[in-house]
Amino acid sequence: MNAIAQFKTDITPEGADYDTVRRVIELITEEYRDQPSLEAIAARLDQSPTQLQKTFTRWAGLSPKAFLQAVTLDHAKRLLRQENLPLLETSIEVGLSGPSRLHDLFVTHEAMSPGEWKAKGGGLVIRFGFHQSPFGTALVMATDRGLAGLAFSDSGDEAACLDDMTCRWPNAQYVEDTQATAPYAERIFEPGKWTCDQPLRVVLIGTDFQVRVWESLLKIPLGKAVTYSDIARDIGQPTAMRAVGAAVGRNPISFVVPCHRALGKNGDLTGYHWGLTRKRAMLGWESAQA
DNA sequence: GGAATCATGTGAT
DNA sequence: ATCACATGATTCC
Repeated sequence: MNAIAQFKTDITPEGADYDTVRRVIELITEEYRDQPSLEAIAARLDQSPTQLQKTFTRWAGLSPKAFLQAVTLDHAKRLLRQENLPLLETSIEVGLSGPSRLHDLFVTHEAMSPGEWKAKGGGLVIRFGFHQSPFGTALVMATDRGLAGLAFSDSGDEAACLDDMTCRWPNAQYVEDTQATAPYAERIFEPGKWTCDQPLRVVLIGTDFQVRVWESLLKIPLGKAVTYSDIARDIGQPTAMRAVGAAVGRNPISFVVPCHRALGKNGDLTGYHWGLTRKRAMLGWESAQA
């Protein structure tokens, strides 16, 4: 359980930014009806408005006000309505069998063989490292075949976060190697590097059903969203929306596999393994990239 | 409207 | 077998 619980926390030199942003988003979420002003927010956090403005903009690339707008419920609903789900049919033609180019990150993915999955990661060497990201400290995990895991934690939570991930493949061997994972982290959170000349390689480690769900998620384009039942329909089991929810929740490579783009039927933001606030943050951040 | 309730598929125990 | 789920639709107040 905590074979690795005693790792050092010196990997996060300046991780306070997301904590600030997180509190801002929480506050906005609770009171977005009132459209709180920048001054009001800053006062609540004991910060000067200008300082807060600066931090926020550097983080998200857009002002707190614009972000407030993006985070509002209406925005999520608009994402759903925008295009009346042509994404199912169109994306299937891209060809899902074998490694395929999907998603805005130009991910090529391959699933593990059933045998490898059964071994629960046995005989697999997984390197991991912590890096700063727009959404707090990111835990990046990779095998020699590609990116295998991506998780998030608030500062101080890193041990639990690592624990959460290692439990998924209990028999794998884990090596801390920040040098090896750094290129992945850099690539993922820098939209300018989302090009097709050097696709991001990911390894989907999960059951057959889970992999199908994750592949379906990969087809959701940037700035769009689908419901859980859309996904269920897409994988040919229209009544399995609940099972889909469970599978989405176990997606090991959050953000790269855009699980944050799965919404409730009516546009509500429903649960997220790493926290609803982070889900909101990701949707807002993406709307700023477009 | 909102709470309670059921139908529902997978995976873990 | 049984239970917990990042759901969704229906049925009651």
